[in-house]
Amino acid sequence: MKHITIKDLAKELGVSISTVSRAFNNKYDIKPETRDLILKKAEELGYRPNPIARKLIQQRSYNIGVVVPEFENSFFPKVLMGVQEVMHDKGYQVLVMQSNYSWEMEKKNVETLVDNMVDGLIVSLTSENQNIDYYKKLLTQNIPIVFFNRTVEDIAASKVLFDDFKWALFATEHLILQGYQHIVHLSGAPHLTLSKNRLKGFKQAHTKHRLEPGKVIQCGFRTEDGERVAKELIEKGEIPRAIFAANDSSAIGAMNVFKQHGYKIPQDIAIVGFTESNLAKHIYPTLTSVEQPTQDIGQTAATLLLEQIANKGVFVPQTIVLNGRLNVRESSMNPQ
Amino acid sequence: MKHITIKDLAKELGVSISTVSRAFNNKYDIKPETRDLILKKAEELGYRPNPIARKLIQQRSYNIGVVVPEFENSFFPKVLMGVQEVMHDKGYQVLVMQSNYSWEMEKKNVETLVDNMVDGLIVSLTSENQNIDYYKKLLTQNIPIVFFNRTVEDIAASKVLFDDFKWALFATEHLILQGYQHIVHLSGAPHLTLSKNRLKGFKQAHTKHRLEPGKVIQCGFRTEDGERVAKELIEKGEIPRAIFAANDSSAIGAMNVFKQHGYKIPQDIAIVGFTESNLAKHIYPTLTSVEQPTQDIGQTAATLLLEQIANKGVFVPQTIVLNGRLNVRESSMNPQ
DNA sequence: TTGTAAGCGTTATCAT
DNA sequence: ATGATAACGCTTACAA
Repeated sequence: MKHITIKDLAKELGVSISTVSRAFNNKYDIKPETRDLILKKAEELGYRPNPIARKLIQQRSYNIGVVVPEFENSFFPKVLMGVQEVMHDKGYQVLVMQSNYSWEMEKKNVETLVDNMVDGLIVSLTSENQNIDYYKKLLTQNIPIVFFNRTVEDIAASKVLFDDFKWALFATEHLILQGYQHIVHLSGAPHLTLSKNRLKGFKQAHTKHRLEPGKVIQCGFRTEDGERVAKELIEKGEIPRAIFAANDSSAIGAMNVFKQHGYKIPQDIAIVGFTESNLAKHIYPTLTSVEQPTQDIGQTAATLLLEQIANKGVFVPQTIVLNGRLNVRESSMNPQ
Repeated sequence: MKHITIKDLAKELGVSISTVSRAFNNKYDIKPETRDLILKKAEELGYRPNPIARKLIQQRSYNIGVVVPEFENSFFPKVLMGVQEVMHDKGYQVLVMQSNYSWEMEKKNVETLVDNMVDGLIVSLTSENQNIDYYKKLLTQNIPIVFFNRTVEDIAASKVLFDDFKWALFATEHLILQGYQHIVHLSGAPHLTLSKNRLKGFKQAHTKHRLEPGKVIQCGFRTEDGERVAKELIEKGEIPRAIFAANDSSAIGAMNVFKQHGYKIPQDIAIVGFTESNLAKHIYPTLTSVEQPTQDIGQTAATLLLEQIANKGVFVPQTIVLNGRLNVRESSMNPQ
């Protein structure tokens, strides 16, 4: 059973294929009655214009691509919801690809999407990504791209960011104000802006409160990373009084290991995470964490991308910084 | 900056486009030297064959589509990993769309994917889905489809399933053997096979142990559903001694509400969930739950789909049933 | 208002 | 071993 084409429909109705085409893109003059007739018959025969052929000639697809490092943390799925909400409203379909923290896969994903003529891309870089030149080349080819959250500084594209510096400062300050000293920061992937900014905020909180610089441990974003670091600390006997982790996953990883080794949270070790995960309010003890406006990030990125698509060629890269919230929970309450 | 095409490359080298085409699909006779020359020049100029044009003429894309209801629970992301693993190995790209529990969106997603000539589909139905006829039509059009987990009985397609009956039986039996009686089942969306089977398993456990039929409450799969049902039970004063929920989300929703109202888990109410979520081992108390072989489900579905694509047209629908595990944790330990 | 025909970037068929 | 040329299904000047 072959797909029914514009030709079949035209023949069936005794009109030309251009007339059928016009009926489906009613910007051209066409007699309303013929159009209705054509659309009705199309419905009847189950004809839908082949988007592949359409893309080939129009060089656009009304599809946009989203590339994320992973779906495991609830952060990306939620952003995605925001993107879809805006895009579906405007008649776009959203194709999603995950790069599983591999730069090669990220590149392949982007290539697939570009080759398939998506009208634009929304990208969050994988931690491993060091190859910005690739994206720069893409930009010179006038392919609309919006980056969010995981990006790098010196690229002239639109970005949707979170004020990581400010909220890391707040989070650290919260620990300091609770009376904790000797706070350790488990930092994220070092080449990402967000990691740097969270680290800066951590440091700034110490400066502001005239404390000695806090200890920083290169950690990573995954639960395993947090587990690894916690084990190392226990082996060395360097048990921190408080921890500010670059994200919830690593915070939870560390927390679990400490708990398994008999340390009480927050009595022995206070912990604060970052990027509210689904887990934060359900684990024991509940985890204090910075909450990002996930859905809003997605919506904003989508809106920015749509603008960029509309103004094809001429556009000024914008950086939009969104606000968050510190959710204080049990893991950082000083019981003293 | 226009995309570079096969023509540009052919002209540049003074050969015909057919020769270039052959160089990229080396099934035809072509002199090795010319092929190498062409590939080298292509690399140099950054030429990649346009997959859109290729799809148009070949009517296939080396893309496969995956449609899932959501990404919020960790179940689907994990299945996805399994799918990608197999597909990338075979040179396929995986396009993912989420239908956000809306049947309209699910249909639109499938249409987009089909129109874009994916070579096959892996689908998990949304709870709301009642429209099986649509998929039946798709199957008569010889579009390879594999369903997993959320499917319906009477459709002649390949399926990757979990023995929900058996594991629901085990889970309920576990509660019974712990000495609980008057167990309540929070059931899932009623038209899905998996809901029916979990319900059957629940009932069978009672029959087997010669107990009165347990109470069944129509609930749903979301945290909110569990919360709603728990509130209703509290209002009516009908506090169950034990709960077997159709999935972890609803179990956790119910558990949280009961906890907020001062009930102790498992002392007052024991709870068992289904479909191991990330949360199960991190919440307090830790949740007893049936674990599904998520990654394996994805791999199996992918393998089945590849077979079906290879044997285009002639194939026998297979149903593969995978095994799981009951992870017993605090929420169901009878302290007596 | 409608039809004719060129062309989007490939692959496939037929020559040469 | 390579080159012309006709498809694939559609949009869009240009003609009628």
